[in-house]
Amino acid sequence: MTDDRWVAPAVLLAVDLVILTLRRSRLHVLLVERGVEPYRGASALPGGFLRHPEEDLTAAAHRELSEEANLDAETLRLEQLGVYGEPGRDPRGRVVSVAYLAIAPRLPEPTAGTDAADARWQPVDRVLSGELELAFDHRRIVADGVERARVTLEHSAIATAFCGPIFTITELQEVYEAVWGIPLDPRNFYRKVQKTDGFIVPVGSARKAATGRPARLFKAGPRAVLYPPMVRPAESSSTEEQ
Amino acid sequence: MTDDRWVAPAVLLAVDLVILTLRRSRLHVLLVERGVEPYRGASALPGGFLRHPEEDLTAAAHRELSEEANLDAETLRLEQLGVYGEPGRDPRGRVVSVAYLAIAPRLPEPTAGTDAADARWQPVDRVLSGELELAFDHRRIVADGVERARVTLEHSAIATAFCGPIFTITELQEVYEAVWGIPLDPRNFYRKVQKTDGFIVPVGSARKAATGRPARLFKAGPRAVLYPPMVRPAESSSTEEQ
DNA sequence: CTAATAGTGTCTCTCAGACAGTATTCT
DNA sequence: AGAATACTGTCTGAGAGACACTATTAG
Repeated sequence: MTDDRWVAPAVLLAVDLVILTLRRSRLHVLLVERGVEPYRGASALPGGFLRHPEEDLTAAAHRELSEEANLDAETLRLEQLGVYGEPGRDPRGRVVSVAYLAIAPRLPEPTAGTDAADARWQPVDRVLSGELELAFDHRRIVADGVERARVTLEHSAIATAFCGPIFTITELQEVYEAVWGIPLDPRNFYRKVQKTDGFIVPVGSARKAATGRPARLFKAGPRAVLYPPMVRPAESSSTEEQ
Repeated sequence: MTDDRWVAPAVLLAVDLVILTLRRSRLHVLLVERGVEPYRGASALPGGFLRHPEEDLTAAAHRELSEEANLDAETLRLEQLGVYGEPGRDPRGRVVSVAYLAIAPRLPEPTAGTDAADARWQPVDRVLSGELELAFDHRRIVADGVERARVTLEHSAIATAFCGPIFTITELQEVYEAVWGIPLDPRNFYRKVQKTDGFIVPVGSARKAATGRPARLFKAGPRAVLYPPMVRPAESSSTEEQ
């Protein structure tokens, strides 16, 4: 930035949150029902305007998280997803929104917070397919968030954040299958995860299902970045043009 | 976003550009000398405030590109890098800046544009090492831009954008070496690039250096996303904690 | 026993990395 | 010829994917 000879126009700044979790082996996103115009009654991502002129963006994201979804903001790591600032995306005027992505362990049904009329988990499929319509350009933001989560799963140990503090390898596999949307071979997954240094560490053992051999339990290991990465199988993509 | 019961504070929105190119086999970033306070006389990324309240962010980025650096904005693909919005990053008040990344072919020395007192290419090493100090938090933005470029080089055919419209495989290799900051084996690089489907396509032949066998010439292929990706060799990383 | 899930061993194919060797130009 | 750069062939080791096989539980 170099120059402010002239009066620069001010804009309204908002934060939006894409909070993903796993429920019944399907990827879900947290949505609220808008209590005010515009799009009153429609589903939307939790979020809102900056409260004070000096509020930090990340702080605002955490604040909205606890206000709108009653989720313990401290335990969730928020990652900046992008800026959505097209003129006309908000009928109230020029609103530029910074989107954040969070990946959450299995959480209880959120009780509606102070701000939102309602907050609940919805399967991302329903949103991406357009079956469930969202306010503003929030469907696009969800799509970007899911794609980001897919890539992040490859290179970071964030998948363990989808599980509880203790989990089986099969549960971890279900995370990858749900987010990537493809089935994986349990045997190869088992080997791969085990030999990825620092990804998971064993703790004890428990019997799970009514049948079958009990699975060993693990917790997240010390490594945040995975090397080698978990590789997502090639998409059956036709030639992509640039 | 859900609620605007109260007056939301407005902020000033700026765009900053990280424009990378290759000169003499080294990665360079375009910097301008600030003509106004604050940080008058210091080096900074090209960029500036939104001009009208309804200006699109990408449009503003393109505008600044041509105004401040006299670069043909249309030919450069801009990629959103992130938002930098810490309170206090700009002494004039609350300024939130959206950073864009562009990767440019070898370009002529830019003539100073209308806005900037001066614009010139500087090696990124000098910036990242701190030898050359930048205004605001621009050093951080450059660092993020370089890291993004490194990752992007792995998965996309953007490396060809560093070269001219026609190039040799050795020239392409120099791009990877400069951006990644490591040497690569020419023989293996040759094979790898050749068999990555749709990455580059041959055209003719030319003699280059004063000595040696002439190199075949290529142009960018139809593929924008590379599969399999070009893999960057493992860093000699110690254990990273989360 | 069977059914069901957890976990192991092993084969094959591909690919990255190392590097010897060949091709084509210059002086 | 010799030097320099472009390009090819081949070996090796690591890892992904496929899948037969063993282990441990419930009923």
